[in-house]
Amino acid sequence: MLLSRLEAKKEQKRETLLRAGYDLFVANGVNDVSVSSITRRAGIAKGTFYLYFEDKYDLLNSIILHKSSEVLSMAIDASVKLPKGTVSERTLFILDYVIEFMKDNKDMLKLIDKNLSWGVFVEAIETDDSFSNLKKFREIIFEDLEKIGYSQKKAEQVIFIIIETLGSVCYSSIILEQPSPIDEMKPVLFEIVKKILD
Amino acid sequence: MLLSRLEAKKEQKRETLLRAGYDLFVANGVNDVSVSSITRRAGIAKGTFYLYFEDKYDLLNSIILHKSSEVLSMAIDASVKLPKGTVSERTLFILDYVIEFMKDNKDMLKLIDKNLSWGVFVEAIETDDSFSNLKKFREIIFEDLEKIGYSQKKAEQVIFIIIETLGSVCYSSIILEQPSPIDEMKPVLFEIVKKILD
Amino acid sequence: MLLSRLEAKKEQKRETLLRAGYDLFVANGVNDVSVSSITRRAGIAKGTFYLYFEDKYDLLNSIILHKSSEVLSMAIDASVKLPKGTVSERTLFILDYVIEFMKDNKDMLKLIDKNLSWGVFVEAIETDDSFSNLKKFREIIFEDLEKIGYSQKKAEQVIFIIIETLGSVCYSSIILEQPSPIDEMKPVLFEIVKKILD
Amino acid sequence: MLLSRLEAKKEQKRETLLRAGYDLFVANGVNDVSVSSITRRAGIAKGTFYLYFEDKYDLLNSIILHKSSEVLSMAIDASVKLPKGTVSERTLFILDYVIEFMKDNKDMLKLIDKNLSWGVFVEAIETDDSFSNLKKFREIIFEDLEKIGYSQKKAEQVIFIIIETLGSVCYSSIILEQPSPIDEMKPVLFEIVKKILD
DNA sequence: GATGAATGAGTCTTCATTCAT
DNA sequence: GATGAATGAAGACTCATTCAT
Repeated sequence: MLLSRLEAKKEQKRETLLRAGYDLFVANGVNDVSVSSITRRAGIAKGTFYLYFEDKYDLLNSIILHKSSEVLSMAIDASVKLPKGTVSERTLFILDYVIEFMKDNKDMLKLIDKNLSWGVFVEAIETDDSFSNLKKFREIIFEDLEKIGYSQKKAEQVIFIIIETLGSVCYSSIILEQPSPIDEMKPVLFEIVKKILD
Repeated sequence: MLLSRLEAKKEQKRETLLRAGYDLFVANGVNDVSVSSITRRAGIAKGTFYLYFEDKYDLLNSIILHKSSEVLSMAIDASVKLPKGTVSERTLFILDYVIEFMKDNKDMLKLIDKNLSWGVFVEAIETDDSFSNLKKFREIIFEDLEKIGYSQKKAEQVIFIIIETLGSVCYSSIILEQPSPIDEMKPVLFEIVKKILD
Repeated sequence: MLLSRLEAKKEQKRETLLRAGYDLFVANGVNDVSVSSITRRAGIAKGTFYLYFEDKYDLLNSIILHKSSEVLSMAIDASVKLPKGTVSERTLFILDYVIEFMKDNKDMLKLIDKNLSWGVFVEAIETDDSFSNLKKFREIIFEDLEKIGYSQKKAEQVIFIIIETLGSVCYSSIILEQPSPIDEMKPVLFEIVKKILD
Repeated sequence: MLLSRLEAKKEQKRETLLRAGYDLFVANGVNDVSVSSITRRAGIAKGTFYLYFEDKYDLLNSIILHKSSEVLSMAIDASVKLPKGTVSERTLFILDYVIEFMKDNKDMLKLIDKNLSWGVFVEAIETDDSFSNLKKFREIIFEDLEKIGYSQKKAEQVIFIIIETLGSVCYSSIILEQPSPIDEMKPVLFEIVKKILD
């Protein structure tokens, strides 16, 4: 669909705000960022902010949605390029990808907090066309899980739990180093996931 | 340890603030609660607040620590009264207890959010004498896990992951009903935990 | 005078704005209505507003002028259909008409506040052709008052005072129920007016 | 009742705000005065304003109440010093006093607008002890009116109407010079009031 | 230790108005 | 003439924190 020049400009302004918001939230923490500071950084008038977002938290949610589905999406993309393997292998690959990414992006992880979630991903698939290619992945993994006897519903529930667990473990062990640093937690987590999926 | 009358009075004032804070946080959300409103509700002068807590978030942390370890502690207490069973059985009993409790206390769950964590519990054990009786539980479950071949460290890591997962699932499915209502998620979660522990 | 199609369209847009403004002023109070909300309701672009009115208060004045002279005009129209009577009778009829109307239109009364005024009416006669038929009434009542010895100027002054008093009493007793509800005030007001005119 | 030093200071601060608000409202009009400007003028911190008044309009109401009952009160005080006369004479004296005062204080009149009202006066009597001496006047005038056959209730209603009319006429003729300047309106108004009361 | 009045920085939010399309 | 995105000045209001009592 073609956007008129005006619509393109609006979309671009929205992006600018998302980017400015992300930078500031990551640098200073959500509570210490004001709408003023965001628009100042974005080089946009304060009032304009409210044409695009309801308030700071509306922007924050958009950012979290965007960033966390982006990470998952990268991981999935990478996994698709792999030679065929078992569900378990593919899943572990994705977890590993996300963990390694988060180790390098602690600030983003702090922002996403424990909001990394399969639910977010599903929502992204449904609302944002740019993730449309990933619908396919979801279908593939469902097929695989069905082969080992999961109904589609149950497949979604199990995947959901695994991703939530991934998020929790990343946050605790990477940010808080609790109960152990991530490199010690990874094998434990992997072993658990293998047990779940095999 | 006996407290002097003065110390008792101070402790009581602290409790009043914790209770007032909890009620307000639960009712209005953390961001919409001010120190003023807390002291107003507690019937205490505004300045007095700062004699007991650094700021709103200091109070909030105390509350979350207190409430979430309370829930876990109740669950564990109840499990101890059971006839002996496998680790897996005992663990599932605890998860079930927490889930049922949270179903009846959604407001508290919203506040604890995803901060239900084994880490919190460990911290509570170490700082608060009133949980001293629960140290024992920790030791018991470690013993049990060691019998099935876990080192103490790994035992702690696995328990940690299970409790984090419990917290995440409770929050998503009870509050957001995602990906399914809690009663549909419970069997799936239980099956997973059984696989992990058996 | 015939309007070109363009002029008719403009007049219609003006009417739309007047109506939207009236609805909103009445519903939310003048201070809580913005030009934005008015144009939104009118289904007209924000910038367009300024092609028709200087600002919110310009619109408000037009509305008050319009509405309050409309009420007076209806009352006078009705009085003209009466069989001939004394000035006093005719005047009381008009007051009664206005009072009964205001009882049924409290919201409008709140907006007009105490701006019901003979002066507004005179202004309307002079600026708005649609009230031209009412010029006649003014002349009739002047004639009547001249018969009982009032100069034209004094006639206008007395009528002015009576209408102002009517407005004040309506507002106080209908909206505030002060000092008494309107149905108790009406006979007192009528007695006073009779004394003035007889 | 003695006020503690603190309470005296608070009362004094309230007065300062009333005075600053009055000056600014009178000079710039209500809509063009901000809470900021009021506190700046009062030499008081912005937040302090909100310890004394809910908002700008709360302050405005206090001011109107205060000023308009002050004027009436001065007029009544002056009338009490007169040699005895008829109700009618005494009332005309009061009207005259108020009119002359308003001629010299157009700015205050603009602020009071049409809110000069017997109702305000009654409220002032009931809430503010400093007007307690004026209760007496109310009783005297009631007695006088009862002598000429008015029930107390009706007396209050008639007085109410007269004062409202006084306010309306003052505003229209002094501020707007409508329908005639005040000096031409005064005799007409007086004649009307005489008719009402005799 | 307790109080609560005072502070004033800082935030959100609205809104009239402009102007390029 | 009509539009509505953008502006940014301006205002309302909050609130953590202090400090004299």
